[in-house]
Amino acid sequence: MSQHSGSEIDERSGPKTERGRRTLRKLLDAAGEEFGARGYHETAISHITTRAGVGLGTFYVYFKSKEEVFRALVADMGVRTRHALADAVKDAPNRLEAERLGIRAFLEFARANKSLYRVVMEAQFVAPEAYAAYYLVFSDAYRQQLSQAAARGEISKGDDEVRVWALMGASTFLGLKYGLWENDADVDAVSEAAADLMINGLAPRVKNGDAT
Amino acid sequence: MSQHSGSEIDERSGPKTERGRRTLRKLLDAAGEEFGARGYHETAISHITTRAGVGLGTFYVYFKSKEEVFRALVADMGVRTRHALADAVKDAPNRLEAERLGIRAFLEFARANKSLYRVVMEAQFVAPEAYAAYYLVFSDAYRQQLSQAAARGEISKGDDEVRVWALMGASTFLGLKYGLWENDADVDAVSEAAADLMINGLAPRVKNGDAT
Amino acid sequence: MSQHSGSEIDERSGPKTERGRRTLRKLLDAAGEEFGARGYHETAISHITTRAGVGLGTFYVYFKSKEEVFRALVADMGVRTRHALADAVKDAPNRLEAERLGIRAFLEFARANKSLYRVVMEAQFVAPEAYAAYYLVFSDAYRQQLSQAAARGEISKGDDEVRVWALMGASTFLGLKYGLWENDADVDAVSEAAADLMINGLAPRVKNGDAT
Amino acid sequence: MSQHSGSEIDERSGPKTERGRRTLRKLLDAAGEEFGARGYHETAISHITTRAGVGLGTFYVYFKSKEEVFRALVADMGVRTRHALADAVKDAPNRLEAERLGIRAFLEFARANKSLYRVVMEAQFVAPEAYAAYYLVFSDAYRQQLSQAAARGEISKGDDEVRVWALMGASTFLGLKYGLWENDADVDAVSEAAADLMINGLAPRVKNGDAT
DNA sequence: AATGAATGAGGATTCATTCAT
DNA sequence: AATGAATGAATCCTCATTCAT
Repeated sequence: MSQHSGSEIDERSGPKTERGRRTLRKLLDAAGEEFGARGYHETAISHITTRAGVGLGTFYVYFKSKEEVFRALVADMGVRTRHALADAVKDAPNRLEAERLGIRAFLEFARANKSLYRVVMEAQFVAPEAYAAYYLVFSDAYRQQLSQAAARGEISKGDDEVRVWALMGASTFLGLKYGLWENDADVDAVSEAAADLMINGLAPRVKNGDAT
Repeated sequence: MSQHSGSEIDERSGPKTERGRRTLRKLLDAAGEEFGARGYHETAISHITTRAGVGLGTFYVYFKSKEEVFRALVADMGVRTRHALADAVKDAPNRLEAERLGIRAFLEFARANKSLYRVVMEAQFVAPEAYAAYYLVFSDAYRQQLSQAAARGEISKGDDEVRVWALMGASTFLGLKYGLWENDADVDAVSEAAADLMINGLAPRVKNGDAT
Repeated sequence: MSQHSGSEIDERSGPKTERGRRTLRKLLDAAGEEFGARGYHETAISHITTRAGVGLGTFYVYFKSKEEVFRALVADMGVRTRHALADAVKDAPNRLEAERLGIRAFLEFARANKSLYRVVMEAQFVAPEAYAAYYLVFSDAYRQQLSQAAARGEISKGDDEVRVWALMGASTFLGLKYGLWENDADVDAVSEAAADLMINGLAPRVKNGDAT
Repeated sequence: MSQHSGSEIDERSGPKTERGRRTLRKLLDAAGEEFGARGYHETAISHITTRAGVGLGTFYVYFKSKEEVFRALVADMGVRTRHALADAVKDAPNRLEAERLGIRAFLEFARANKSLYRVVMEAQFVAPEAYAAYYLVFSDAYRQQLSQAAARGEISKGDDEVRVWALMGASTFLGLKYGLWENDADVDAVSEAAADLMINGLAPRVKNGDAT
């Protein structure tokens, strides 16, 4: 099953014929799977074309270089991640609830897109700008949300830049551990626990004078 | 300045002469710097030996392969990171304070060991087992600390496995952003803000019935 | 002059274009000549590609490794040697005559295929299984011939396994000496003398009660 | 158990001290075993010194190069083979009997010196002159024997050069097959069968007008 | 649009040999 | 006499990319 429903890669200025569009999609999917499974450096163009079922030369009809597909994949994942999160959060009554929904959606997304998620992680070393872009767009939007929420009193005040990176790091590691590494983790429980930490912190809860 | 004070690499079965030990150290340092600066795949053995000021073949007197040095560096960083954190935290009166000190120490450590920190990050893709080992030892000890602190009532109760990974992720991302990427960040302020998030969470603080 | 008329290398699953087939042939010929002239270990891939007039990388389009060409060459020689001998012997009225024709054909073949003959010899050390295969197929067929001839009374009875190896050894050494080392030997005379030894042995001939 | 009783390597002009002589012997033995087991090209000097239990540099105290040991080994084997054969044959009443004893002694010798026998075989490709020397000395002596025997009427007349190479080839292959490759062969039976072939040839025996 | 062939720069690794101690 | 360290030439092999068809 293709991981690309909703993607936005090169659909404009792309291949003119239907056949061409099909080939492009096959290559993109194959690249995502190969990069995800073997990693960028262990993946040869021939792996991709073989998996896509096309000739070696065909790759260069659609991409200028190996890095280009990789970057395309990362960029695409950025878009899709944002969509997925925005979607998950859009009906949240307040920011805290949005956090709760967000972390859960993120874990599910990571698990549903293992290959591509790994690609994004590796981008840090293969295409740092693409990686930075991925997180910058993300962190900007995220920071705004926090600032507005803080202004509305939905969350405490704080250095939102720092908080955003801390929160993204937490989600990322949980995505890694419970999305990629451990296949049988209970996403519900994990996201609940994580949300609790992010919302309430580690400090003991004071309730009617008792610590819990 | 050598990044290896306190390291534990190959002190067993290693070189028999003083000269040999010196060469080993030079190679190790050079490898850390090159890998840190260029990344594993862009680093050629000749880069390392050139920087170390020894002949190409000399590398293979001390290491069986490129991957071997890399792994040695990661393992070494694991030891040193644990030392650094244990050290920073050892006088903390309670767990919350320990968290505060820990995050700060971690940021400082990351900044003081940029090269090797990057090596560790990349290990995720170059030597996954080494990377896993790095975090597993770490997370095990961390989880214990949290469990005991929770039992003592110093922190709230929760799924410590999840919390540990969330916290490590937060620290890691902050280490990346404020340790590696942004050289002029105010470590004090960042670690304070981060500690506040980790300790108190995002939820608005209730004080005398008012939200802040 | 190509040494490959009648060869059977890689005609299956091989190159798809005519150009490819031509390149393969060039490489195979060049490899035979280089290996024959310098020996396996002194021959670099670049020697082969240079002689073949193609780029270095082209070699690896057609062969997985240096050993692979080598083995291909040995296997090919096995086929061709059998063909040559079978051909030479097919009209012999009886086994003794076949031996006579065989040893002569073998010497001629060795001389006409110096390079590849040397390759086969060296296979003993470079690719023992290929070498063993070469002789095993050979010795099996040969032993059958002897057994049947013995049954028909054309030759004496004896341990055919042993005789086959002794005869192959004799031929091989003669091939070495008079085929490879001494270019001006009289093949006719040599094969006559050899055949005489193989057929009649060293014992003095008894004719009318006189020893000769 | 050392394979070097009766050897003649460098015992003159060699090491002055007893310790030195012992080291030399250890290196020689180790070299023979390693070359025999792995082959010349797969054997590194370090393999030899490790097996000999001495330091790497020590090798070059006793030998100028890798090839030098190899050649020394081959030359030594030449001497020892001749001794062994001369010894086995010295009481033979006539040449035919000598052949019988010779082939048997050769097989036994090959089996008792597998490693070094293999070394000699490989010399063909590693040190052709040494190999040639081995066989030339051998073939010269052998040819003389045959000529004289023929003159005495003990064997038939023939081209002794050719016969010598044929006979050596036969012995060599039998040594290979029954000495090196097949460990459980019955040397008695093999040498009997081989001697019969060499003496009487393949032709059916005529006895009282009957063919056998 | 598709592709198989060709290429050579690049890089890891081996190892015989030298040398200072 | 003994040796551990140092070295770099030599080679195999990979693979992204180009190109002619």
